[in-house]
Amino acid sequence: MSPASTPKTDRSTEIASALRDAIVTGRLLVGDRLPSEAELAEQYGVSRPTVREALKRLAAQSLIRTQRGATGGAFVNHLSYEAAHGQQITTSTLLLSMNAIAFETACEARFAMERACAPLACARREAAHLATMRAELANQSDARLSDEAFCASDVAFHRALVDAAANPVLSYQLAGAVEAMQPLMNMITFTARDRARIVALHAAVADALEAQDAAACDAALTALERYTIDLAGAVMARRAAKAAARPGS
Amino acid sequence: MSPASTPKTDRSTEIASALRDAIVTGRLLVGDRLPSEAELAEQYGVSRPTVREALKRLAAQSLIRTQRGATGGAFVNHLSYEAAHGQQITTSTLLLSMNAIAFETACEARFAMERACAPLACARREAAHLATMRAELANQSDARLSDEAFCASDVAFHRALVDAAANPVLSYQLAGAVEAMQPLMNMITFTARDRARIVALHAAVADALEAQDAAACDAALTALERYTIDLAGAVMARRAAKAAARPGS
DNA sequence: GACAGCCAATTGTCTGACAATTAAACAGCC
DNA sequence: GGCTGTTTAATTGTCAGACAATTGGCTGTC
Repeated sequence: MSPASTPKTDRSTEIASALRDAIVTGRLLVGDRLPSEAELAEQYGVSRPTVREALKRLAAQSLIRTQRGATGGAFVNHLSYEAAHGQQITTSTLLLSMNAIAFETACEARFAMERACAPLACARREAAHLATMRAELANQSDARLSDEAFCASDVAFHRALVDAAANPVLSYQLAGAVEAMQPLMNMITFTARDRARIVALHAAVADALEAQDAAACDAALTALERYTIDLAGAVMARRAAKAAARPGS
Repeated sequence: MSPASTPKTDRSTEIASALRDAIVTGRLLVGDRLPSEAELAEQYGVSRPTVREALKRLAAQSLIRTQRGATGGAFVNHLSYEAAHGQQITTSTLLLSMNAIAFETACEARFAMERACAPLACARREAAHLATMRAELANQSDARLSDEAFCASDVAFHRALVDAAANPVLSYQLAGAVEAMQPLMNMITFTARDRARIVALHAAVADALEAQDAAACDAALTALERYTIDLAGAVMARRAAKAAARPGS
C-alpha cells in the first residue's frame, strides 16, 4: 500500500512535475542543459515518447526550449517578461472569450490596475513616455483612422502610461489584461463623438501625468472607465436589439 | 518558395496552435470533445505520438483535459479561475525565483494592485470577509505561531481583502502575485516586534474596510508596504553581512 | 592556415503493438 | 419486468525500434 502516492497520474505528468520542480527549486539553473531524451527515459524508467510528452508540457509553459543537432537538447529557459506576458495574454484572452468574465468585470479590473499605476507613473514618467502619449493622442485625432487603428493607438497610449510606472511586473500583468480586451474593443464601432470624448479624456490623463498630479490622473482614468463601460453597454444593447428583431435561426 | 510559411516549426507545435486557435475562436466550445487521437492523426497527416505531443501542450495550459475509457477523449476545459490562477502562480513564482525581479519590484506591484482593490473592497465587503479578516488577525496574534503559519495567515488575510472586492479577475491576478511571494516571505524570520507591528497594520486595514473608508484603507496598505520593504531590506542586509563574514569557498 | 566534406549526437517523426481504463451493451437471474 | 454481473468496444497511456533531419565538431585536403 506504500506506492499509493500517485494512483492515477500519468507517468508523463509525473516526470513533467519532477522536472518543473527541479527548475523551480533551482536544482536546474537557467541555461542548463537537461539530459538527453534517451538519458531521461532510462533515468525514469520510461520510453522516449513518454519523456517527450513531459518535455512538451514544459515547453508549452516556456520553461524549456529544445534545439536539434549535435549540441542540441532541452535547455532551461530564461522565462523573460515577454514569455510571461505572452502567457498572460493567452490566459486572459481565453477567460474573456469563454464568457467566463463579463466585460464590465474585466474593464473594472483593468482600470483598477491602471489607477494603481497612476501614482507611480506620475512620480517616474520620463520625457519619452509623455512624447509617446502625445504622439498617440495626435494619431487618435485623425478622423481617417479605422476603428482597429484607433483601438491599437488606444492600447499604445495606455501601454505608455503603464510603462511610465517603471515596474515590469505591473507592465506585464496589465498589458496582458489590456491586450486581452482588444479583440472585444475592436468589435465596437466608435462614432466621431465617442472618439472626441475619449481623446479628451486621454488628454486629461496625459496632462495629469505631465503635471505629476496623481489625483487628477486617477479622476481622469475613472471617468474613462465609466465612459468605456457606458459605450460598451450601449453597443451590447444595440446588438441585442438587432438580434431580437431578426430572430432567424 | 510558397510553402515557406512554417520553415522551422514542429508539426506538433503547428497542430497545437491550430487546436488552440479553434478553441480561442470558438470553433470548439467548452465541453466539446476533440476527435480521438487516431482521427486527429489522420486529419493532420501525422502519427499518433505527434498528435499526443500537441495535446500534452494544450493540457499543460489546462486548455483541455483527457479522459480514458470508452467515452474518453480530450475535452475542451472550462478554464476556471482556479486553473488561470494556478498558471499565474507558476509563472510569477518562476519570475521571482529566477531573480528576474527584485523583491522591491514585486512588492511594489503587489501593494499597488492591492490598493487598487481597496475602494472596491470597501464598497462591497460583506460580513464573511470581515469575519475572515478578524479571525486571521486573532490567529496572527498567537505568539506560538510558526513563521510559516504566520505567513500563511498573512496570505489568507490579504486574500480576504482581495476577495471582498468581488472582482474575480483582480482576485486571480493578485492572489497569484501574493502567493508567488510567499516562499520569499517564508524565508524571513519575524521578531515578536515585527509581528505586533504587522498585526496592528492589518487591524487598521480591517477597521478601514469595516468603516468603508477607502482613504484609510489605502493609507494602511501604504504603511504596510513600506514596513514590508523595510523588513525585507533589513533581512537581506543581515544575510549579506553574514555571507561576507564567512567567505567560504 | 583555410575550407570543404564527413561524422556523430540529438531531436523529430513514424509504425505497430500492447496494457489500462471506462462506459455501454448484453446476457442471466430473481 | 427489473436488476445484476459480465463481456465488449473504444480510447488513452505506454512501449520498442527504427529512420529522417539538423547541427556542431572533426578530419582531410589544398
